[in-house]
Amino acid sequence: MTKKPFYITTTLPYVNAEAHVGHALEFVRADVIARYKKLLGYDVFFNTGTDEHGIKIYQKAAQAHLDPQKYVDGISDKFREILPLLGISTDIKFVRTTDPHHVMAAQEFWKLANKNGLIYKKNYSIKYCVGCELEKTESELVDGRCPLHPLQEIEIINEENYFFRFSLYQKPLMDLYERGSSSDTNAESKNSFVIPNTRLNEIRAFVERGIEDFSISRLASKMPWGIPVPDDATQVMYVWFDALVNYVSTIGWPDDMVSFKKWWNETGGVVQYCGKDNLRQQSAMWQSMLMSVGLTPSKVIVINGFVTGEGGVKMSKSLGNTVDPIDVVREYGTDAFRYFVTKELHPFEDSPFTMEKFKETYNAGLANGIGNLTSRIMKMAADNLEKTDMPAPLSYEKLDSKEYFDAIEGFNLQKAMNVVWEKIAVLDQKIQKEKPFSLVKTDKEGGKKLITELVVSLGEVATFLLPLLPETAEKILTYIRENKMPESPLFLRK
RNA sequence: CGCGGGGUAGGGUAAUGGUAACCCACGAGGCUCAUAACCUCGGAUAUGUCGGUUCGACUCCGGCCCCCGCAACCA
Repeated sequence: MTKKPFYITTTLPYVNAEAHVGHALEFVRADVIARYKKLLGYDVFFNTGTDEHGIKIYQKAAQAHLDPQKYVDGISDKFREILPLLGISTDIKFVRTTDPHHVMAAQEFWKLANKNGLIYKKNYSIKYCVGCELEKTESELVDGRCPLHPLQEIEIINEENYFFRFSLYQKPLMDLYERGSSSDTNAESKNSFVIPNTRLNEIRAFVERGIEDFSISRLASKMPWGIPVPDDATQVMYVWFDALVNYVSTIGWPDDMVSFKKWWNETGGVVQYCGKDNLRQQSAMWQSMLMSVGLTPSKVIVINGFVTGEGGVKMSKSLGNTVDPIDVVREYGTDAFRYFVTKELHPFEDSPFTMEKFKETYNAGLANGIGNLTSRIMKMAADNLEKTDMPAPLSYEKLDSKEYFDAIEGFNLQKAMNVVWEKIAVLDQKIQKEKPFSLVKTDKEGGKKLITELVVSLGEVATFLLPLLPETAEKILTYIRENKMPESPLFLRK
């Protein structure tokens, strides 16, 4: 029997800076879904990588007196190294937009869109501030002037760029948002095209208002760090056009169509995680690009909120309220980070991440919650049961909780975590009420039966946690299998 | 009148017309299997504000105040 395929990807982080907690959050959440699908028997393609072209990187490399390729090699490696620290599945695919195969794919994508008449060249007037020596967008200007150099006139520079006929896609995009997900009829695709719904409304309103063609190239003489435009050495691709193509290049498009069809068509499309700042690019621009080369749209776009500092203020180095995910993992462990990201941060909205809050919930949920529960149950088991009495673990798909499965299918990992912690609370109550530790003294058999029930329930909790806190889940299942109490606490109180 | 989201105990959230709930923090008891853990009970001056609809409004409608995004070629 062949397994059903499933394809999920994170957004490729742009490597103009090192990994921050927002990236880590997205890796973890996508990983939970990837593991979940694997546990249900799917054949999973899980993609991430790094987005490495564009002006910002070109400038950053110049500042560091590095060749751009050297510079991106360094940062890309750092992103790759953070993945195991976060407990990300080791079979994840890591694509780089400087990979030769990706470069080729982006160029083929361009050629095809061009052949289909969706690309044209036109004069593009750039607003340029001589003071800053930079292009400015309309929204950056105040009263038509650069706020940093209000005495200088903004210059208008004309430059020939290639444009993509985004404007042709208003109707098709509206249809896509209306009918929800792509053509497949799986139960899971009852989700709307963009999750959560408020983001779907937002993008729908944006497209409905009217959309304009956007430029997809830059003059190579000004900014050479990009993929060359086919048959025009004077231009390189605008970084968005190149980067978005990774979602198809990573699964083999255009040269390995067997692989591509499996992961793109048989799956009903890709599940894409991204931050709310990517809503427009992923749920509108990218979808129109796909249509332009005759490919079916993505399956669903899941939008994360931002991680903020205390009180919802933006994290920034100057405010000193940033959190380095690597530091957190070093101090508290991988699953502690995964716990916080999935259970304490809001699944779709902005959410504050402070170390105070982290420690508080670590102690409450992990040390006092699952950690303590494991110790108390396994102590009773180790003292009163034989290894041969230990119950066999439940298989994941046999777990019984519609609420839990519905929550994960809807990408609401917080809700799924709450279901599990509810079960933990019930077990603590049960121990208190039925006192198996006293019962074994008066009624050995009755006590053993009760303890066995508790072990079964603990095993169930661990199984529920397999996609969410894989390391912890495996540890607990091992203790059960070997009928041992943890030699040291699962989560030490901090 | 640019568009959108939001304002609920100290903090974080839930509740789409019917007793305002949950987690953390806080207080008092209890238990002894467990990591000063766990269980029970409890207290909170909690629905931004003013008005409307309704038997009944966090929920629906309108005004006002405040916060946060977006306003396309920065990713």
